[in-house]
Amino acid sequence: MKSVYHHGDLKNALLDAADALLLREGLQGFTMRACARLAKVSHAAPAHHFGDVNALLTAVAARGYERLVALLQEKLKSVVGDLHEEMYATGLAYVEFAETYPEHFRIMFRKDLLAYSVESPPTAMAETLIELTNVILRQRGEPEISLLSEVSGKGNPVIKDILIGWCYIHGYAHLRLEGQLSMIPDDAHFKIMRENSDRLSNLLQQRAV
Amino acid sequence: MKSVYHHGDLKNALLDAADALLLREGLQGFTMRACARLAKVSHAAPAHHFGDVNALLTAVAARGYERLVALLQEKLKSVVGDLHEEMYATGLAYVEFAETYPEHFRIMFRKDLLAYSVESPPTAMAETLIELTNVILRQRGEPEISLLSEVSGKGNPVIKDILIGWCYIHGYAHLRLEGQLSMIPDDAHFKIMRENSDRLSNLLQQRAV
DNA sequence: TGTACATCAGTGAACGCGCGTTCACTGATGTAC
DNA sequence: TGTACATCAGTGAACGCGCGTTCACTGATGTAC
Repeated sequence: MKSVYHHGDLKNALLDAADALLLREGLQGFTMRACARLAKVSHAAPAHHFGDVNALLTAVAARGYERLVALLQEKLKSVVGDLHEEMYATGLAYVEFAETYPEHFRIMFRKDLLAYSVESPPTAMAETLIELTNVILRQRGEPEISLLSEVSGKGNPVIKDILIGWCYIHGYAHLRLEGQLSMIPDDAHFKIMRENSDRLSNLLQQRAV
Repeated sequence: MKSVYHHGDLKNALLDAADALLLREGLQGFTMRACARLAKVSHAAPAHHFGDVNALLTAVAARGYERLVALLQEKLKSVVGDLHEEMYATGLAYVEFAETYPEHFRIMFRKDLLAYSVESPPTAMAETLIELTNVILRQRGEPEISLLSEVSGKGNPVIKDILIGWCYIHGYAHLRLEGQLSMIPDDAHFKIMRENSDRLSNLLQQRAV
């Protein structure tokens, strides 16, 4: 495993380097050459694995979605079926992810930067949203869904409920990440999250008209 | 006003050029030299007005906040005092701004990029939030506020209400801008915005416990 | 098991590019008297 | 009103930098026979 000419798993090593670089320097210093340096290969090596910097960034964003979804599912698994707790857990996971991987969070939601082949990361996100949707539907005794698209047309109005939860949580996490909620003292955030999450959960238990 | 050596108002001309450049090329192509080219001055001229590219970008973001707030106030003035309508108008203005100036919207909420002297743009934003807060407070017959900070500590719980509205709207606009809501058909958006805005307004009319 | 050869993965030098920055300059404007 | 001079705003050449990309190469791996 010592000095090898062929790295063995440069692709993953580059992704790890890209993660680290993004955490350390942000998007500004994110270049192919910097990633190569961090992975200790020559600057031309990454081209064998990623066509350009956007392809690398897209792969990094995809791993970001996987992490976010994994974190969500970890926090959800102990409270499954309880809408109030699922909502709160989702908020916590979202905020925690944004705090841990701020630059990943920013990039994941920048469609102009990313070159998804067939929009794969949104799919990862969608699976979690479907889970949450089904929690609501189960509580109401309505049939569950397996695709978000089933729900987005004129069919099922539960999409409106999902948007209330998701948009609130996403907006909260985003505004907090970008310092727009700095007038709120740190110790007040958990209380606010808990309380608003409960109020919204109450709202979502009633079917939209 | 023809061929002048001294431009007269290069500072504003640079800001206009920066706006146009941001709309046309996005942040990627946003450089001092590109702004100078667009303003038809030599590439070293902007240094007399803006120390570096971040200072210019910060000024552009500040103008973005002014535009957002102006749009908000324009849409609010005809529905003043009606919480449901103010909420809906705020959502519309937010979404419209994000659609019209997508790259401005992105930049305005990236604290890592901007070098605010004493956080001036958040102040502009705060004034609108204060207006909205007072609508809620008036409806409840409670005393109005003049600073968001009055409300963020343990004092007034109305901050929680404001966050429900703001985070929802912000999250909605952001997710929509970044293509995360593409499963929703375009013609469904207004209906969803109206309906959710009404549901949240109903919620906000009740004081948080 | 051995050998020959194709393919793959990484190297390192070279290139052209646009960037920010510096610098001596020049032309216009404002001010003092 | 005129003149002299300081200050200000913009010019254009030059610089060093790191970037992406290309290219001939080299060493390792996999495969056919």
